Amino acid sequence: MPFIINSTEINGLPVTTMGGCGSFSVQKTFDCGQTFRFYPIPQEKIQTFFPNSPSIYAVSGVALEKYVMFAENPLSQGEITIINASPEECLSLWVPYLSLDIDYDTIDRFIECALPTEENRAVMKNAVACGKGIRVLRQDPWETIISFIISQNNNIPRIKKIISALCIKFGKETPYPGTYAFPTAETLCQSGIDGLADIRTGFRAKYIIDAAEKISSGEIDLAAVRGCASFDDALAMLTKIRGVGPKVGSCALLFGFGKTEAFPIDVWMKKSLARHFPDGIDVTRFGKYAGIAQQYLFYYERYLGGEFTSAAQ
DNA sequence: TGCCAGGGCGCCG
DNA sequence: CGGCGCCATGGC
Repeated sequence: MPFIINSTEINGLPVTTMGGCGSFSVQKTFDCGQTFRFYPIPQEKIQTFFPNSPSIYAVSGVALEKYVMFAENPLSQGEITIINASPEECLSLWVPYLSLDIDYDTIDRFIECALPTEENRAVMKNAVACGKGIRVLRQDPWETIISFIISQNNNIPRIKKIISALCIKFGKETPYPGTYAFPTAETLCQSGIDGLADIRTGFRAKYIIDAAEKISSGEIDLAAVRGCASFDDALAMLTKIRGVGPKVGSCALLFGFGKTEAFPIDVWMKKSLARHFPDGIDVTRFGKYAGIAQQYLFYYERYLGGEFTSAAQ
């Protein structure tokens, strides 16, 4: 379990460093397509916080209605620095958000030996090694539903651009000026489909409004979805929303509802499964960790496909 | 220019 | 049920 190493103040912001984060990787966790609201911080800006540490990688963004930066130094494994967070907020908010309260080493070993053949296990061992440090975030359920509706038949840079525009236009400004929380269902409901026109969501606009209506009216109860013991029943509740099918629903359940048994299959995963498991794969063998195995395979496929050779957006 | 992007819907056999 | 064209938009 993570523990506080120290806390201070830099550039007028609270800065807290935590140890005991295991293999956690900021870079991989925020570049594996599960959240669209974080961006790498330019090196010049990082230098204003850490003038004597040239190798630090950091991202910034808004989650839980707070603007925050996560920084890691590759030379200090298991240690991260969170900017604009007190020690109390780190332990009560960001440790759960980052899933740092979960023992991933044990999960990884399980994933590596869950499949029936030696060839299958070799694939998973490589995928786990490649994606080591990824954590499945515990994001806001409503935000993941809208985010993955927007993601359909779309690419990651444009998804990020659309969600950013959505938050700037409709989200409440956080205490950190110029940054915005994800808009509420009620706000989007009120804006109507016309209000979304300049966000350029295209054919997805009607899906967003339908989700906002069904959720703000209580027709779909997100707490009930979360509390639902059956994964299939939870998915059935979400797919009542227009534009939410098996893939979008699975992503929301995995990234926003803590349903780690979800195994979303998109175009990357289809390529991955065809490449590594031509004879098929029984994902139920991963049990409640199927979603984490999926994240490793997804990241591995993008790695093999050369997605990471150019600088991240 | 045409193709593709963390898909889903409607329609068709 | 499985396959297929379509849906908006922008980057390459």
